[in-house]
Amino acid sequence: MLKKNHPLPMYYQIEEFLKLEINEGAFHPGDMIPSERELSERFQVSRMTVRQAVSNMVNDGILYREKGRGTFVAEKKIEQPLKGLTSFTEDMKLRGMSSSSRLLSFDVMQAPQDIASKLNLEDDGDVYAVKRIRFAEKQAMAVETSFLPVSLLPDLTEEIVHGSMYEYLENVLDLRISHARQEIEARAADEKESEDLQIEAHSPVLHIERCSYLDNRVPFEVVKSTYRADRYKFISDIER
Amino acid sequence: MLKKNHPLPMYYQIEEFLKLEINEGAFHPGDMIPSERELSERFQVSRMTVRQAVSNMVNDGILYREKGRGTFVAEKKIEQPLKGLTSFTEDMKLRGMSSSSRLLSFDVMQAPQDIASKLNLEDDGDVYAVKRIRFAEKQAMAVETSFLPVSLLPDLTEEIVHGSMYEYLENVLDLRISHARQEIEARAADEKESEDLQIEAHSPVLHIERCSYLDNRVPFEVVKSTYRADRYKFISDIER
DNA sequence: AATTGAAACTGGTATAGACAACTATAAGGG
DNA sequence: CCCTTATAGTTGTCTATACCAGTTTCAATT
Repeated sequence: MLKKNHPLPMYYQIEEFLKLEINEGAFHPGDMIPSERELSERFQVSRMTVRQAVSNMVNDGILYREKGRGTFVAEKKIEQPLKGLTSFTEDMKLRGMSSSSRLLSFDVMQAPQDIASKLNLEDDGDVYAVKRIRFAEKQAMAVETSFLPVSLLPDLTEEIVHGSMYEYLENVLDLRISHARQEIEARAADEKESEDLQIEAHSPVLHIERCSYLDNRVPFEVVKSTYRADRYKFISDIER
Repeated sequence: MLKKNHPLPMYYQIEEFLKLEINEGAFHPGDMIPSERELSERFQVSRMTVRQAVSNMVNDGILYREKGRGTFVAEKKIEQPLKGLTSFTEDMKLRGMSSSSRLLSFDVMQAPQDIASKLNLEDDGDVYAVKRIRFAEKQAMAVETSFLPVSLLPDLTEEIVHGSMYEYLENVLDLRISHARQEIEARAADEKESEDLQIEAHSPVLHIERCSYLDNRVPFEVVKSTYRADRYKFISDIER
């Protein structure tokens, strides 16, 4: 069953074996799995090795331990709608709405102070500034401006921006977004926003500023979005 | 320095020692910390014990290992305000602000329709309704109403609510919150809210509704909060 | 001067055992 | 019947050691 010596670490094989058993329904959430001593005997490995396998699974949230009682299968994790959320398009898709957008402007400019500091740019750092209106079910939902450093994306074009920029990022440039930070606040719409969104002046709007980072922690994009408060609700799931 | 025998586990003391050194600037992000063998000699513990300490810190994202090279201090994590965020008090603490609150009302009532459905209550389900004004740096920041099912907390009192309810939950009732969902929207303040928060009528406010769940997926609490938009910004970190 | 190669490091995996702390259960005593 | 007490089972902590698999360094060789 489990192979000693070379191929993969024993603790890894034990992990895979246990995951398989759980997925096959041998254990249900809340069930106790065999004790560490029992497993170590069954697999003919030392208890510390079993512990390494179990510890990894505990860290992954698959199992949990209770001192003196045993080790148990955790409840299935709920999916996080936010996970991987990067674009308006994906957001609307998750909500079951059609989406489209209209490009208002596409410029290269010297980065404004706040943007430059968030993107870790020097004074001479140029950025693309892409301004769009976002529609959901053909109704204006948000107005959004993205700032991207020219140094990271020397060949960005309007066409790429109009298509799926994140696919371009991943597949062509092999860049991956690892995390992001969002700041969300309520505001009264200014004149420009109320015009773009066709809402009354000074209506409340939801303003979201997101800064996305690549795997190597390099900041990659700052997006400032303003959503109609009457049509949009931000949803966030928290684990733990 | 480190105490053998009883008090706290050795690996825990080693963790604390290393964290302290990092915070004191003995190591900067990217620096290599002493090798496991060196640490085990310095602390007079076995290498496996050092490994447990280091592994925990790696799992926490404080350190990272490179086989054959060493163990290094990770870039400062952007703190995740959301992780484990359950209460206004914790939120303000993370922001470095003092917080206090004034209890406006503490009632037991039949759950309103929307609350009952979110808490999975039958028609006859009673809930506590706890209404508070939340202050940060002595200034009104938010008005907040919590709804908790009486069935889960038969002995809730004003005192408990005024103290740390989450400690009571964890330590006395042994209940733990595993996840929550928040819905965030912008609104214009209604009269009651603008009075409580001492802001102009119809000023924009950030409205947050959070539903928290226990480990066993039982919904435990619905909180409706209204924050002053001029003082409060919601911050959210996304992984992956 | 450039290349090779051995040695001395690093973390990664694994063993076989020991005792502590905690929990559940069953046996015995009031 | 309830309460205490032993006992066996669990995870938690820790030791001392061994070998494997990468990386770096530096001296010897070419």
